[in-house]
Amino acid sequence: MNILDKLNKQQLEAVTYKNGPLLVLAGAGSGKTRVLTTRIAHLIEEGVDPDNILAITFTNKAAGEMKSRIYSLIGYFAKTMQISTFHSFGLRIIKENFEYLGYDKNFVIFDSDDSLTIIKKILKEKNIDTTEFNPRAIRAKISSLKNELITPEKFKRQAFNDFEDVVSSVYSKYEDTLNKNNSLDFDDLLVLPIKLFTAKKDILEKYQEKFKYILIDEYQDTNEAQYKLTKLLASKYKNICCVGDVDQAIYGFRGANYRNILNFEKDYPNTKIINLEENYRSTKTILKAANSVISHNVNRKEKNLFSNLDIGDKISYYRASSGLDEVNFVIDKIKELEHDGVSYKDIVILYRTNAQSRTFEDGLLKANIPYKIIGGVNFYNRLEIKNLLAYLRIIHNPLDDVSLERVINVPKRGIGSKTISNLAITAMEENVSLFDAIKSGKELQFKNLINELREKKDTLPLVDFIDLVLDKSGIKKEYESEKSLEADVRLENLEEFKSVALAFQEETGIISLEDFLLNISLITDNSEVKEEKNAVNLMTIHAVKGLEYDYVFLVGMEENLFPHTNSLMNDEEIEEERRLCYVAITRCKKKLYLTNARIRLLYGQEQINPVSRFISEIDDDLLDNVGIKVIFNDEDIKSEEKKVINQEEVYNNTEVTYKVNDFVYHDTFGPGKVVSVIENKKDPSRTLLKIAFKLPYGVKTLVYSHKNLRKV
DNA sequence: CCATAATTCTTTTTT
DNA sequence: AGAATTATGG
Repeated sequence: MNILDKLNKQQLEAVTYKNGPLLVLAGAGSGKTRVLTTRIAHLIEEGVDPDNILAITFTNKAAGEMKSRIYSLIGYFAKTMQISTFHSFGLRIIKENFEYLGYDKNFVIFDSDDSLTIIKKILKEKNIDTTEFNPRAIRAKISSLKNELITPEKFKRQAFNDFEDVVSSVYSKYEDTLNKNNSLDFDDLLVLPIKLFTAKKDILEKYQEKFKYILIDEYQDTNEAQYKLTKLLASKYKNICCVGDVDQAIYGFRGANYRNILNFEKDYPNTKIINLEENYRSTKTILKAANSVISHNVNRKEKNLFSNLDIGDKISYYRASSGLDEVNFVIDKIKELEHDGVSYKDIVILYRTNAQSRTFEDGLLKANIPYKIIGGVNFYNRLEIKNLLAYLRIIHNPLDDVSLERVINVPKRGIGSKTISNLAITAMEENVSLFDAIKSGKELQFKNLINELREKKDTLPLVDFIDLVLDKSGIKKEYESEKSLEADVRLENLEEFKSVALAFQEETGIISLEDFLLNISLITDNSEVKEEKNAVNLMTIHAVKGLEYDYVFLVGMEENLFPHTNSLMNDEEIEEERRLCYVAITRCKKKLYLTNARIRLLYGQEQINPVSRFISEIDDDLLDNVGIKVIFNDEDIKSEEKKVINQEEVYNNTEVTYKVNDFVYHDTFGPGKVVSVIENKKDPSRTLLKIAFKLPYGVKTLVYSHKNLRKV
């Protein structure tokens, strides 16, 4: 069977348009990944060497997905191809050219926690008050400067308030520190290749020759550095295919500029533009809801995304009385779905902030439902893992002061802050690393330990070496002797880390510490290492980008949470939140559930938030308000009554004498309670009420003026 | 130097 | 509420 058979007209065109700049504007669910993968397969069939193709995706997950799909199309060739994120691509360039960039080959990559540590230290040295100048804010600013390719020297000239002055001075010291430590941060993975390509034309040319065909996914989310890198590489052959959707631009906070996609034609004259507008993923109902939400954005181009699938189920909307109630609702529905034969892995719970995952995790755990959290508090961020990694790093890179300081007293060896500051003074005076400054005392024992381990690092397979480090350092013994539940968990995590190392070793055949360390710094969660298991997925909306699920629970649909408080002041940011909502809705194939809570515990305080504006932006007739459960008996009515205190939803149409939660009596159905009021603006006498009656009647929709109906 | 108590942040989204 | 940082006393 031909690989082109399954494509529609536009997809086919995008796949077969071989040379020159190509922009594919791909609406949600329009088969974007299929186009990219088939295009790559087709290029290879046409005789393009797989080594000449570069494909960039946004996440490791997406890269893996693409690889396996290409593999299923063309087999073997997929293995050698460069399909990666911008960051791992950048790392590859750096690895191949570290000597031109002034790094020693043992360089390591610092994560954002390490960056923060460095920044805090610099602030202390400079006697800058951290309550006035928040280290995190400084880190964020430095990161965005790097991504805008603004150097410390340049920023020094343009800083124009106190905060920026502080940032400016910290920034240059921060860069020096990274250099001294023979280390890079995440942003360097983009910045350094650009530096290299700009300074060394011959090296750039080499890569231009190598990557004659370039494909970039999620182009609307590229920032200045990524944009520049792309442009440098593509400028010679201009065989560049970018795919994106302005309505799905959700990384503005990270400096992404969706205008990159709008400016594509200007950057590359004679661009071919192809629109993909048929959605193959979602039911008509879901797509309608998504379209109606996104249409509220002012700053946007009208687009006609359509679906030929069924209308499907209505969207369930549940307004819970509390955060716990919300969790229980979701869990009940998951149980129902499972009972109906749905597998857990086809279900996802999406939230705006990572902090929301906890209550759902607790609930799922209690309900004995398997789940996995994608992203969030990262496996590699756990204390024991960070300490082990710091050991590995200092063994690998003697210049890494940050890691040394982290573990020189782990486990406790009686080396305190006084010793370390003395060491720092010596290091400064002699202009050497902390490691080299060690000459005596207990710290010398530590130095000897590291030296001893360093000698062995290339003589043992990775996993055995890690075992040796755990053993000799005393980390293992410490946890073992503690005999607490917490210590046991930590030991388990260390075992898990070893299995990650083993998997890496088996998959790549690589056993060197160096490659392992570099690789691991780009992995942001370990779920991709773990085997596929049938479990409910939990993640933020940002993390779900590019994925799809049959059943989607979008929770916490409240003002202040989603849209998030911090975005309310600014129209641009509200629009980004709305695009985020659009992304969330369009992940869903079959049935969407929206939930929120009247009262929720947030930051240790009870908070009452209004319903998210995004709910009201969805046509009412697409929503099935399952807000109030059918009332079975008088007990239930009383408990509902309690719930209703704090109820703020009053339909203030004076023509209508009923509002939600009014108790009513119907001559045939008996006592009931108003669940929702469906106003008819043109003809108020046709206003409808949804009323929950006792079983066996259930929820009925009635005209409010019906003679059999009265208020109690 | 270190264990514990007290106090002060922190909360958007991520490679 | 929980984590992280700082103060206190042994």
